[in-house]
Amino acid sequence: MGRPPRFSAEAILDAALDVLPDGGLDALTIGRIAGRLGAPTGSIYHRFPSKSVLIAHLWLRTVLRFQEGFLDALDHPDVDEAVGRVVRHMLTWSRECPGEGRLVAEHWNRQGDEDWPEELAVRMSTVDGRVAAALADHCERRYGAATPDRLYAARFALMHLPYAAVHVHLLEGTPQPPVLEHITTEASLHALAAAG
Amino acid sequence: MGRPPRFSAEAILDAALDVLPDGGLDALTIGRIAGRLGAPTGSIYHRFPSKSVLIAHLWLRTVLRFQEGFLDALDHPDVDEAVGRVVRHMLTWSRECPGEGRLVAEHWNRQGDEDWPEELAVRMSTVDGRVAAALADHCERRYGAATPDRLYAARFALMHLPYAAVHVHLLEGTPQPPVLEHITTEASLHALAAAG
DNA sequence: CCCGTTCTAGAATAGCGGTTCGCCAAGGTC
DNA sequence: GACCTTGGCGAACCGCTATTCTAGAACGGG
Repeated sequence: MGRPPRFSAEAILDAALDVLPDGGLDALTIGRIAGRLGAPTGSIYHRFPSKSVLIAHLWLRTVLRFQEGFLDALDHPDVDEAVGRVVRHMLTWSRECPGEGRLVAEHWNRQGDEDWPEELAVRMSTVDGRVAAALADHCERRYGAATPDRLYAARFALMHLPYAAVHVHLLEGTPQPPVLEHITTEASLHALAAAG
Repeated sequence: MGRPPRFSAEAILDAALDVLPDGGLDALTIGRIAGRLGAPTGSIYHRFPSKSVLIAHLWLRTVLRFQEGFLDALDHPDVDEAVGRVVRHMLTWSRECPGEGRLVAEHWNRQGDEDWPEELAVRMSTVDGRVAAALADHCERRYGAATPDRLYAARFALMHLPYAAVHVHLLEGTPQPPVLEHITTEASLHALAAAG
């Protein structure tokens, strides 16, 4: 019942992603999102109560999608091979999803800056759970047991470090050189070794 | 001749740095800078023609200051020891200068986004020169000769990677754990080794 | 075919923040 | 002391963008 929607929430998020690569978060305005979609600004507010909630949803969707491939890569039985796969996933992801990459680069994770509707807040607070579990599991398999230092090293080696490898290319729009994968993998492996 | 200034350019930049840690670049407004200084907004414009030029100056000062310690650390005769020192410099710098760190984290390097007054544009375009030379020199000493891949690796291992180590702490305001230095140093060393 | 509901549509509103302007103050010089 | 120069001061201006509001359109059900 009711008039059929012309602009779904997903379509709006997609339009936001399209806008993101040129100009970044500063240039991401409701007007531009609507423009990209051929919609009036008012329609955006039928789906999202505010811009910050819109961005939060976009961030959530982005992170969850990224985590699919990440968790999959990390799941490989050989722990060292898993590292290589995680690195490769990060590199290809940032190549194929510049909009998402740009979002993560600039927005990072601003949980708690605002007060979101209940449902969103819950999803936000649970988003890191799967990854934390996977990292703990990786520590178990690699070291035999997880300690705070090892967990920290795992997070650094498997997330922050590979992310650093693509960060500059995301922000500057330059292509990744072929060596990048090898350099990054080696660095990550030895970051993990350093916490042994 | 003329009325003596109450607010020097340096003082304005310092005030901007004070504002930066809480709220980041989005919260860095002319009004807030002036407020922190106890000055009216108009006075800011006696020193800087626009906000973007102000930020450019602040960025420039920040980078040049950082480079002092960086170049000094990199200058050590033992190439591996130099890496350790570079990493340590990055870690202590970000601990002691959260405002500067936050600026770099959020502003990165947006050269070319705007058109600056001649003098600023020149300084901007030459800022990377010393570092590029130092990295090339490091490659010479480490590998015997510099190649594009090795230069890329050096920049990654000595700048992007150590920066990644502090990035999350800068944005989230969390303290660096003691392991961080060791992990980062090992990762950097092996990133360099991977380009051998 | 009337009604409630879900949406589109886009003009109007509100407020923030950069920038400008006019005026006055405080030194120096003649 | 008149005057020139450099600055402080803060109100006013202006554009931009999030957000709201009012009207009306498209659909399903009774």
